[in-house]
Amino acid sequence: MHAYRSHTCGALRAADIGAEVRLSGWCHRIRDHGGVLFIDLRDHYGITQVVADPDSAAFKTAETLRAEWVVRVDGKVRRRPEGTDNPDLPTGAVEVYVREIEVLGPAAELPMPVFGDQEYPEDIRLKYRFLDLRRERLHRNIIKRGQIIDSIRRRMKEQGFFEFQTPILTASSPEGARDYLVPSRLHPGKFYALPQAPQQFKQLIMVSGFDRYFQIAPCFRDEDARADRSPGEFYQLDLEMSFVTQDDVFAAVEPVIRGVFEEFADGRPVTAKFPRIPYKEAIEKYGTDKPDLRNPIVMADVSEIFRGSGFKIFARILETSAKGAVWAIPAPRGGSRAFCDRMNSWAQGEGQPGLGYIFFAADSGVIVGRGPVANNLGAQRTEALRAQLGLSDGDAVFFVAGEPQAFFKFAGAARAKIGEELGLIDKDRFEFCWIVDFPMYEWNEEEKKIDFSHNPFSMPNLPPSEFLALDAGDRDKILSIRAIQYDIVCNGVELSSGAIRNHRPDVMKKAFAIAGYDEAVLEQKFGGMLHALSLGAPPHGGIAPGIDRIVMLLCGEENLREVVLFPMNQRAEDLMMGAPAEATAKQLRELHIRVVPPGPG
RNA sequence: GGGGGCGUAGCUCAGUUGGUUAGAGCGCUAGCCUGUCACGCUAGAGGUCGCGGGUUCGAGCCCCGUCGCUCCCGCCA
Repeated sequence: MHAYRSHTCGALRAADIGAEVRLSGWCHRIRDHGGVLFIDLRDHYGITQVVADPDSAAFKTAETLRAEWVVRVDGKVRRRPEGTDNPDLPTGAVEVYVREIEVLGPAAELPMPVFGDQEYPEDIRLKYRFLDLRRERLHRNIIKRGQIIDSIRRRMKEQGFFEFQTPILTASSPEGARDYLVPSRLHPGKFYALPQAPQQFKQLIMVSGFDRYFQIAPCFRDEDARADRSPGEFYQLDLEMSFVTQDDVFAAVEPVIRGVFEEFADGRPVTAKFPRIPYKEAIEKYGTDKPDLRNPIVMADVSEIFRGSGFKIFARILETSAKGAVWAIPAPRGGSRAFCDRMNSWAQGEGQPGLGYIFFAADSGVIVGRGPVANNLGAQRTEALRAQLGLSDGDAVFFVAGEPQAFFKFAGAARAKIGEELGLIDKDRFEFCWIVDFPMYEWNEEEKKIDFSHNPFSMPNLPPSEFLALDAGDRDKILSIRAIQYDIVCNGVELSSGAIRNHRPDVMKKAFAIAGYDEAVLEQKFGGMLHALSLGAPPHGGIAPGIDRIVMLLCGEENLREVVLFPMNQRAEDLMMGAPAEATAKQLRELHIRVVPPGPG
């Protein structure tokens, strides 16, 4: 017989009754009835009930066992007595009557119980991650993560993608996030950087003629964490394709993402065909470029109803500001003064002056608007508003006014809050969309100049000849240029962003010139890339969905830590391994590094 | 860098208006219990109320500072 086990703790069934077996695992739960003693023995595969009584040679040992001790037990499989089956366990028809117990790994008193689903503080969970990972929820999440990654790999390969490994020790890239630096021993004063993403490598792979690249790629960014943004490191499904348009990328990626979600959604519906929403439309309808489409609320511009109206606050905004607008946020079934006032208080808590509203109620068969806004607006305009928004008895509508540039974020937050409060969001579905047509540039009011809006290396959506002919004075035209850039958004979570890359050095130089970058600067910062593009670069593009976020959504988790095996805390510390840690004097000498601690103040 | 929340037993939490010796559940220790599966029952151990200072006759509670954790903003092409 094997030294540790003949079966796993999830294996035994009625068919095994009578067999002599050997199991190893953790003492999940022990119930000592004096004369009879039960041990729920747990391993990766499941739980099996082990029984001892005073007739058993192992009884004395069994009485000394404690929670989470690792033991080997030998015994005989037998049917549980009539009426004591446990239908909640796959092994619940049988139990192992123990003959011998060997303690393989005793456990001291636990800082955090494994049994049950009690919540525990993050620092304790992280310091004792190996205990937390024994618990069902995390254990299941981590397994699911692996299965999801397997599925992604298989689907990518089926589409003709090939997996590459790109360097981890590489050069710092001046764009984007803060880099993690690694000092060089051989080159005093010089540093490697960990890649923020394999962006340049994957483009070079296309220039190298490989056509379809993918990688489950580690990415490193020294930026502050969020619940949906791991500190330090995370994984992307990084992919790139040659000779493609935006449609080709969508056609390649969408089935992979949809397929993976359908496979792991446990029956929850997944968007059949991802709608494409232009950036501008997303801002206007949802107040964000990562809309949660499970929320049915669609905002609308109702400026014309308020222009010149008796509701002076809004009328004045429209009068004095050319860009001024009033947006409406419909709130189906939100038509009570209590709810509207609550939202108004919430808005004030968010630092807003308030959240104007009208709520509609039936009065002798006629639906009328109520509240201060309605009173000042007048019955006719209120009715026009109600008709435009399709609202009815028991509904409400909220308003934000000013310059959209300034208020759209708050409007989006209000839309989300209202949807949440009114229970309009069906949590048990996955609503996807593509966000497309991102603006290439934006106006920097503070510095009075044109800036890149998102990714400077995306291809502008303009024929090259037309783009190259642009004059710096064509400000309005320049600001209207859209980049061939796109995001996948699911349930309000930005899953990935990608682009058709700018593969033409002349167009890239022009693009940077428009944003005020001297060609020498471009040469200095991105000379290598520019050079490669000048020696025969195919048109190419790609995208990089975040693996951790995909897993988080599919596991129904709100925090990435719940789907990462050994995560760091918010301050980018690994409490279990004790990272980051000071280096020894010898290490620092070899690296030509002297530590200068931050001074007081 | 900024803002909010939290910090009481190993863990989860309660703790009234500032008032006697700071409580409960889980866990731990000991005892009882032959069919439980969150087993049950009895007893016990376990506390610098994050830390420092202040107000007060008296502080877990009020005030100031500080530290830790967390969520958010900045940041993240």
